[in-house]
Amino acid sequence: MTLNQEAFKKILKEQGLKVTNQRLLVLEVLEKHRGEHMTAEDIYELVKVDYPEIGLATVYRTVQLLLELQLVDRINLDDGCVRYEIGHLIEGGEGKHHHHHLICKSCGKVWSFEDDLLEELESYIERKTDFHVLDHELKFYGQCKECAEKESAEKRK
Amino acid sequence: MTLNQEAFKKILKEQGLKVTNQRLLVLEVLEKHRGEHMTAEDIYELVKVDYPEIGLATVYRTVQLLLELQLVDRINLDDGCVRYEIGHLIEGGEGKHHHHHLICKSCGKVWSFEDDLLEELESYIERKTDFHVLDHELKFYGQCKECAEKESAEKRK
DNA sequence: AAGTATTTTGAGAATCATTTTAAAAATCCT
DNA sequence: AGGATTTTTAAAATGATTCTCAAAATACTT
Repeated sequence: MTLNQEAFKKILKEQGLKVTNQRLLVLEVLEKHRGEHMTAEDIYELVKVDYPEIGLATVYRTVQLLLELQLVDRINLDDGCVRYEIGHLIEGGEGKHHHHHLICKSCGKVWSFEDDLLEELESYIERKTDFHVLDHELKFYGQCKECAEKESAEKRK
Repeated sequence: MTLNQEAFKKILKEQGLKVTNQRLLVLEVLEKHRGEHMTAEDIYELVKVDYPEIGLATVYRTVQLLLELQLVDRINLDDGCVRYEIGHLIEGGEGKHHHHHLICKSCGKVWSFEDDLLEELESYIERKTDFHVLDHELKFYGQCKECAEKESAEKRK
């Protein structure tokens, strides 16, 4: 945790940005909730516990900043608000680590699927089109085990 | 065009829904702009040409209905508004026809890539996880030919 | 440590896509 | 055509996100 915090401070300084409590706390909350998909409001509520004077606008600004610094990923689950999660790269090390999202149509829960496996499709697209692919976002919609079981229990009645 | 309109009327009747000018016109506009990615506002402006009394709320409702009837696809380009395009299935025939989107990070234009090629990844996910995949959405972000050329011309200066 | 330029913040207002409301109009069944 | 039901319109409401601007914090300089 502290390691990352020091790294973050360094990054901020390198960019000529100021180190503030708000920025440190937003990153900390995101780190503590690694793997979750948090709205600005979610983050706001959690930061407020330790630092009640923070404003929601600051959370929006910070999360935007973290996105530009590529420390967080943004996902849109089409439920009306954008979500953020701490980047997978911050811990691991070297290159960008992609993952996909599995979204349950019944309960709305979200899982990550760590294998990427799109390199082949990307290079196929580069061969077939004039488009240079830099990044991708893949969402799978379906049904989780729990909901599938609930549904079949429902039917058996 | 008329063929589809008759089919659409039939679908509406089957669902106990009423056939209205507004519904027919929204579908017609989407059909005439096949392959484009239109916002509710875009559709509204085009329907208004022939039918100025239409309200924006009706366009939102109709597009929602068309989505439920699986006659249109929804895409979110993360530019603040949801977009719709006429479904690829309505013309072709049988099964659901997937396609991906190529989004230029420089100019924002969007292209469709018709090959799907995700069956393998889907079945891999089904094997590896407890999640039953029903659908997916894949967006590629990158740079189109035009923007790549502009950029290298820029650099040459 | 104080002074100062610059950035950041908080609170509230503003924005903008989308949804809701309620009364009026259109559809469709007989 | 008559009447039950659905749909529409226009305007108001909503809700996430962004903007504004004065006040506070940060970081650099001496």
